[in-house]
Amino acid sequence: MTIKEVASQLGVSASTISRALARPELLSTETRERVLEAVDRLGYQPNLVARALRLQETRLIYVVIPTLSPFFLEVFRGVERGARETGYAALVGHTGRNVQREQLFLDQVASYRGDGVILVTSSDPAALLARRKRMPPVVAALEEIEGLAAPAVRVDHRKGAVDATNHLLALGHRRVAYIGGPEGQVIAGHRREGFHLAMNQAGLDPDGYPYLAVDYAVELGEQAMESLLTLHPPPTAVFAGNDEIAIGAIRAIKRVGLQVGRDISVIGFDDQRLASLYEPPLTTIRVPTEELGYRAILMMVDQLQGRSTEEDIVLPTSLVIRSTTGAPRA
Amino acid sequence: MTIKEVASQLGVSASTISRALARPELLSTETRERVLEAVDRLGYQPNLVARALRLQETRLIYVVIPTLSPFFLEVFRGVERGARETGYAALVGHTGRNVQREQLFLDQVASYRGDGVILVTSSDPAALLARRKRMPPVVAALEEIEGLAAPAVRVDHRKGAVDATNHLLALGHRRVAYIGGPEGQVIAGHRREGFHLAMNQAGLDPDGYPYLAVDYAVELGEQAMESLLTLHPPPTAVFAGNDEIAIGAIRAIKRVGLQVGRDISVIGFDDQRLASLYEPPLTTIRVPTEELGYRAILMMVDQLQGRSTEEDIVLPTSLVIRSTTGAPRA
DNA sequence: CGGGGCTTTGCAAACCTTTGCAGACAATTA
DNA sequence: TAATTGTCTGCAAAGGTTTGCAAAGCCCCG
Repeated sequence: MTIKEVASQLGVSASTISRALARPELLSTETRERVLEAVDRLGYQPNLVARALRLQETRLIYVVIPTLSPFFLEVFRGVERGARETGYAALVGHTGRNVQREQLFLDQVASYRGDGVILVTSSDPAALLARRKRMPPVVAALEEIEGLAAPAVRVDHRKGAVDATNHLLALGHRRVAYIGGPEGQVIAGHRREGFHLAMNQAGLDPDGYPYLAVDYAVELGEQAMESLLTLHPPPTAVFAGNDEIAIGAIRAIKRVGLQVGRDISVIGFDDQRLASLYEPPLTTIRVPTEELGYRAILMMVDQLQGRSTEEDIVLPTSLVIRSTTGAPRA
Repeated sequence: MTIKEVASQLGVSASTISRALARPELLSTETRERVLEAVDRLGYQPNLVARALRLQETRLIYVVIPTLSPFFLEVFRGVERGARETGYAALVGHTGRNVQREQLFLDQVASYRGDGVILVTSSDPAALLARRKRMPPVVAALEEIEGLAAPAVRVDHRKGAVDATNHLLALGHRRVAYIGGPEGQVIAGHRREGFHLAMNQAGLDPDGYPYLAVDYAVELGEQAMESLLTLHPPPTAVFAGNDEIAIGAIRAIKRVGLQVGRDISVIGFDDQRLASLYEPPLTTIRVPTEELGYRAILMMVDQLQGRSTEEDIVLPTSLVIRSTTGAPRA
């Protein structure tokens, strides 16, 4: 059922049908009603592909995330909500931190399949985008993208890490270790900087324990913690680069018979759902993931519709104290 | 950079460019090489919207899920992998179990924006699809859709539930309660049937404890378990409709000072990531979620490309014994 | 040397909308 | 009554691609 078929059924032109749906005030009351009735009766649905071709906009936004994890899912949830509210659809793609896969998505957008891209971190985005021929509008979510003039909706990872570290220090800890996210990742870097900053400020050596950079996975956090436990003296507190690593660390600690929150404190980052569910519930730094995604898509739409979006948006993190941190044993 | 621009740069027709990319063997070696070189040099990327309009296929598959939970995320991950392998893209939409939202997605596909729909459960799909004008190809994942002649890639929930119940019975439990998924949901229904079947077969009354139908959420499982614990005598084992409910039940049990796996056994369903991570690790029925999604998209593509897909695919579930089930106390 | 067949390329239509422009007609004003 | 203004509708082009058909050119064979 195309617009022409509806038109010929009614003995009017296709233009009239189009206008009845897009700008009904242009039609006489009588025609408008006849058309709308027929559209309804025949179940006509405009072909979105044809419309996209004509209007040169697909109303589709690509969201590129590194992995399909619950964490990024939260961000996507926000994007999806905002997209729905503004009449867009969101297409999520995960790259598995693989540059080629990332390239693939950008290609698709470059092929006019999407109106814009929301990049939620990226392996090497600046390089990628620079060599794109047709540069689609980009918004960065979660963290700014180095070397790229794209507006960002982000969080101050450095400050969050300072807060986390200070929380441990305020409890009286002096032997604090840091298990960080993957080497080379921007976010992981910032969080580590925050840790350094706070430790230095307290007059402590941030490199008192080896810096272990592991990917965001429970198993890897567990391994890292195991190796820290072999040191003498072991740390009394550990700051983990995210909640999954923290959970891993807790598992390792439990396994050797120590009690988390009493013998060793652990603090995470992100406040994933897992954090509050776990036993014991995890002390962590909350990142407003859903909100991040929501703001990012709104910023994207603003940009697409010609409203200015100069400024980055920085959302606050907050310390959520649960049960895995406490004063060091006397 | 359109195909015409490339063509005029080279002094050939647009057809030649198109053929160089789609059916290179039709061109003379010389022309082919000239064209491909120019395409590369100019960075020409075919406009996918125009192609979709011409070919009447978008190479986009909609995946409709009830909620953006880690569980459905697993299914989607499989879909995404299969889509990538076959040259499709997958667009995920969650309905929040809201019929209107579901309608919205189907409308979009009906508007030729997607080539097909993978429905991962649905509120009232048969009714919805019946009144759709243009019925797109549909594949059901996870569970068949009642009243709809769509092929399904699914799991035998009934049998899985029988296995779970039998595991508890084999351990010696006689006072077994069931906390189920939301009322009216097909999958929850089948799982409950399995529980009934196994209990009856063992000569036990499946309705010895009230049937509590709660949504798949930790908090609700917790509440349900609380109410079971007030009964005299309380159950010695609980079969939960999914892992989240099971985790909730465990929390309630822990809270009253009982030990899970010794005082009361709990078994879940799905084997979500949470299940193995939790303390204690959860005994559950594993559902091959990722595989489910993968097979579903392959079936979809088969259907779109005219290969026959008559038969449902049924994947096996398996019992994963961890630490939350054990023999009842003497 | 003429005709048939093959290879290679171009023309033009089709996919379905939207929208600028202009025409038709009615109503108003001089 | 003629001219002007305004309202409503249709025509046709444009958006970028693919592909059936036909034409052009070439080679080969009789």
